[in-house]
Amino acid sequence: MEQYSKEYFKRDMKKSGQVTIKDIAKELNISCSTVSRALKDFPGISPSTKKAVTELADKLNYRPNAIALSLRNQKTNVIGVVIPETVHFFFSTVISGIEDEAMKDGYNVMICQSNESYEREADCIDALMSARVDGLLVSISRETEDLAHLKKVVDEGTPMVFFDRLVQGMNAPSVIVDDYQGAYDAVEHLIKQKSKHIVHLAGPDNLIISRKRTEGYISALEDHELPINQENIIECRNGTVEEAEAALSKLLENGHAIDGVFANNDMAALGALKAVQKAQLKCPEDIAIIGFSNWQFSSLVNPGLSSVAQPGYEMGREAARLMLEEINSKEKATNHVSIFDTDLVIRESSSRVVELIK
Amino acid sequence: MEQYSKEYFKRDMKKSGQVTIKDIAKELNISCSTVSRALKDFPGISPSTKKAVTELADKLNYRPNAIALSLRNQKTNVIGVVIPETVHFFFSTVISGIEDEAMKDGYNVMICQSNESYEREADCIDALMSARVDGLLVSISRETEDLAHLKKVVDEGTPMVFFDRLVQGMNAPSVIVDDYQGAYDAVEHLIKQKSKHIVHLAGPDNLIISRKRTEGYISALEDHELPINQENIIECRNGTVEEAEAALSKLLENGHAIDGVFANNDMAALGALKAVQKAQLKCPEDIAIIGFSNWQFSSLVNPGLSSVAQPGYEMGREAARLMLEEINSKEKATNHVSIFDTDLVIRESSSRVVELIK
DNA sequence: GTCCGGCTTGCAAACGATTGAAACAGCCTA
DNA sequence: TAGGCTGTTTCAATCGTTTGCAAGCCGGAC
Repeated sequence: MEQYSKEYFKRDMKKSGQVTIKDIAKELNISCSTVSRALKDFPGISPSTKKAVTELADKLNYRPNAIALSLRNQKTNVIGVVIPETVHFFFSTVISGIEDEAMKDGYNVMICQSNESYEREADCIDALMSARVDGLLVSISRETEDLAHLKKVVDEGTPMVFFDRLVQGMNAPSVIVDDYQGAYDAVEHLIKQKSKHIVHLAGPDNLIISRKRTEGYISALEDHELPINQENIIECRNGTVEEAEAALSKLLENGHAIDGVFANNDMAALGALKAVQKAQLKCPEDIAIIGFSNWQFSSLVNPGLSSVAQPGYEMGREAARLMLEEINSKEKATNHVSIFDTDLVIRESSSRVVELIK
Repeated sequence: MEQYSKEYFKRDMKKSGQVTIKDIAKELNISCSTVSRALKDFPGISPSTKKAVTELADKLNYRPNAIALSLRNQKTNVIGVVIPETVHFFFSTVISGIEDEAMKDGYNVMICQSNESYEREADCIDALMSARVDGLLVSISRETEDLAHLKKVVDEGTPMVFFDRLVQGMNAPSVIVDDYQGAYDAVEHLIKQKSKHIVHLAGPDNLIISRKRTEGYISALEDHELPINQENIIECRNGTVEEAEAALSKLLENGHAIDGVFANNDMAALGALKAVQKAQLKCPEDIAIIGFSNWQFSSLVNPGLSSVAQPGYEMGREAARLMLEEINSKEKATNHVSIFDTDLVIRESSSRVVELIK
């Protein structure tokens, strides 16, 4: 019977699978309940039985079946995460934060990407709800305007926490950065660098973060008594390099007087940089540029791109922490909002007055 | 009883949770078995019962409990993924590929990051195995040398597929790129650009991909009858900008004649670029540089960084596909290796002979 | 009137673990 | 010798779903 190799039997084991409480019980000629209680240090088990059980469990490498526990406890110990895209540097740092915090408490994380599509977002949430996750961490897609799919989940009693992209009217905690203040700081910085005609490459209008950043831009101009020109606010919906480059190029070709750019994200800022260079202008001398999010590449391009940094990792941890609180509390959902401060990271692209930072 | 708000009852629903087959059965005064069969279009159910059941199920928004199904079928429909870091552009594209392919077949994806640490990798695998995933997609950490933790999983009968980072002696399918050929192409390209003294910033030696790339580098030199100088091969274990910059700077300061750099990854290539600029040399005129992986930022820096692109998204899909095959087949694990071709992306950092690509 | 066959439906066990309640053994006391 | 107590163990139900087998009902045939 040589042809029955080791692998053959291994494959066969797949069916029987892991060791269960039943196996231990049978082996020791006792009942499942006794085994269960012995393993959990329940009172009323004789020391000898307890010893026999724990030793055999060790020997057989017994692991409780999480699925069976989930079914009994109506709790999967899994947190679902819905995120626009993992390729975004910011979001990938958030994921790390969520994962670290969740793992610490014995939770696993199930991640779905909406790819910034409303439909896909709804599908993701559906899939996660089918998997019976204990809670949902959500950053809505750029397209999402109707919140019915989220409301349904909350109404069913599943805890939900939002991060980065705030939503309104959703009785659920959120973790965000102070987008208004971040934008304000960025624009004020440009003004201090002697910029007077500052263009704002804005984000999609249905995201609250975009609107907040635009508000910060406007307030900073007002506070420094600079005129607000609606033509200087351009919506760059997709936040791509190309889109921003085209938008700014058009402005420059039309002879618009510009000496500063505040972009809603770093991709757009980079597009602006390309437009400036294409127009034979210099950054920061002619036009100073600052972005938002402090992507990985921002320190790597030339000139280094100034940006408003968001503490992604910490935000992820906080979001997970709030979620665990929601899960463990019997109270009704809070409306708590955790607001993180942004951090102005100044590099060459906006350094005109002080000497260049190396 | 005004104080019992809507929220109060919502919270209370959490306990009872979703609609079950039992609820439908009770409502219609029939047994669970009948409901189950009616919903699954089993033969032997009268049309009238079937209609009543499906209609009520629709009305109550019934969804089968995935946990209960998992327990019964000994199958969770979840695939575990262990990845070094999501912030790596390449890995985040792989994740997208895995997710798309898995979702199509009704699988969910559970992702854990090893953060390039052996210990954390073992923890991740432990957590995923506890969650009873149906299979494991793994890209080992930079630190991993001992494969015992992986062997144990395979021996227990859980399918495993490796991607990007090949391992040896592990009876499991893999999805990789042709690192040897990619490296060969890159170095040959440098040679055609008249580089004669090419430094190789190598990856950690315990990763097969690093060794393959080094082999490709050596073969290309040999085939073009250039001398192989061991001093020109420098291991950059961490693959960071700083590490590579320091390494190359040291070489340049020592008066080493260098006119080309082939880096094991784009971060290292960027470090090389910084070292070149710091030494007041020009890239590509004095030293041509090419990296590996074609990170997002590679097209964005100045000069644009040439690189060897890997089809991450496609690799992810293929890995998921192989995994689904493994899960669905009763055969013993195959040793199939899917090899993807790399794509040489030439940008300014290595364009000396032909005119610069815009 | 009885029996057979077909069409529906229900019972009960199973997946693995937990837990309140019941049962059992052994020992002491009245 | 019965009653009670303590210490240990088992029973049975539960979570939600599936499924082999048995059972019920009804009509037709003999």
